[in-house]
Amino acid sequence: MADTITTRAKDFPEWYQDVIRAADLAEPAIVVKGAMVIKPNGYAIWEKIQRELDNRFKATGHKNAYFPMFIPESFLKKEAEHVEGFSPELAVVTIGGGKELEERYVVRPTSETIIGHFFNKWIKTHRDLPMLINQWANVVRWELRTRMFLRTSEFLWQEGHTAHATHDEALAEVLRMLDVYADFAENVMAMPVIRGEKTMNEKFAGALKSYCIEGLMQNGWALQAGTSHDLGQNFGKAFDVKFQNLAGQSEYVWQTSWGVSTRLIGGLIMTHSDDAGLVCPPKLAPYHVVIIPIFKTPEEKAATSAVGAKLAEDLKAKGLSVVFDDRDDRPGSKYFEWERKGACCRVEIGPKDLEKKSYAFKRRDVEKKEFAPLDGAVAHITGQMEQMQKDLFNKAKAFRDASTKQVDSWDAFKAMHEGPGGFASCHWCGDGKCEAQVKEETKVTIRCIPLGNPKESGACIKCGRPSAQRVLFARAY
RNA sequence: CGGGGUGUAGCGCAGCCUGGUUCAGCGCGCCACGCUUGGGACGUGGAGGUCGGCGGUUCGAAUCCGCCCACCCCGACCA
Repeated sequence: MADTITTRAKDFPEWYQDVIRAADLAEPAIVVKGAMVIKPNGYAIWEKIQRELDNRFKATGHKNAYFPMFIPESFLKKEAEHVEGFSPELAVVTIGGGKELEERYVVRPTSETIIGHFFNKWIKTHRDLPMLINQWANVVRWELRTRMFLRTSEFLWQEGHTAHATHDEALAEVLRMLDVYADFAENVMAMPVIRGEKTMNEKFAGALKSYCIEGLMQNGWALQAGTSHDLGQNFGKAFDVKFQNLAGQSEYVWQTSWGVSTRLIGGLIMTHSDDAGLVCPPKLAPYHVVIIPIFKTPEEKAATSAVGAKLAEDLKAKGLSVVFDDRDDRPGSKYFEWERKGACCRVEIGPKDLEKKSYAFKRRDVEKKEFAPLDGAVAHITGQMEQMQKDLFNKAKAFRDASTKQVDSWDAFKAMHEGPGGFASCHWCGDGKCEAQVKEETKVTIRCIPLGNPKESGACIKCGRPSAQRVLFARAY
């Protein structure tokens, strides 16, 4: 068959590529190395992600703004750790209008520095705080190795940037936005995530601390789905962002930044999809309902189409995305096509249904096809969409939970990651060298120290030294 | 950037070792018409390719040689 999809069991990365192609979500740009084209079906998902998140950002008091894509190279150099972290992956503009530039521009890999520059201008007193800004933008990081949605040289994201009068307040913001991400991931993407703190090795270059949400993909690898950073006063000092406090003294602001990207779409695919193609939770699906009339004669076509088109209108009125597919093709062929593309459910209306006043209903994530009365179809279908949203989350969570294991011996640790993968909850002494050694030997990294982690004494999985808590290890994208 | 793999029609591939009348082919998809339509129908006709690119060897290159490019996998780096 054309559009064949490799099975997950045979070759997971190949399957991932196949699903993207079969669902027509995106393709590698090729003419621009490491870049991708997000096609309409894929971009529709991104637009829904944007809408959902943007509503949540607005609800938490943030306002959107836009800063230049070109950043003076000197800005990057103002924060030592930041420049060190990003310099290998920068794209730099040296010529403009045919002339060598006086100062080179970097194409933004992230906007902490240029926003720091403007915060310096905008913030004068404690009355200007908190400053709560979000930007929807593209960023460029010159990656050596790319995978569609998960890592491309250019990608789309949002980056929140805030400034506060106290560290406590900034930290509260960091955790509040982490919660927004977690809520979005679980309730909209139906992707269960662990909230946690990054180790010093894994944190954002320039941050005091980084927090993250981590999901687990079907191949047992973790995916960092969102990050929220406590920047402390690092950028405040680098860009001299000061405010006058109540006592009349000048203080550096405390800043945060947080972001999610089009990588989420990769996470969505690897969380829910199956060997037949894309599976998408209703809250993000480009297509909710596909209605297919079944007929033999022109009279039957007219009759089933009339009922189908009417149902389509009724469902659209409920805010669902509906396709009425009366193309001249075999029904079975249509079924497979819409399954590949991740339509949440399918409705068939045939001559027998007209007699029985029924319709056939098939949910993308459920094996069995059922027949239901046409009366109340709208309520039934909208109800099923809500149920599907919950079922996908529960299924993913069951997988995640079953793939999360407490591991207390190095042999078991190695065996787990040579085998099925998953989250290994292990004791860790807290030494970054130990962490690096584990990574070198097994490619497994510490994904996070879960928030609210219970204290428990034990021995480090690698070196055996005393440990106060377990952390989550996994192979990661 | 190192190691491995792959580039031939939209997708999946054969042909390459042993250069030339099986060398521009196959399956699926696509277009037209007919017939069909409750899980990938069928028939007839048709469109579609600088064989990844450049250079070389040769009377002759998809095929041999060199260089380059892109994509995929594994590493280093990372949302």
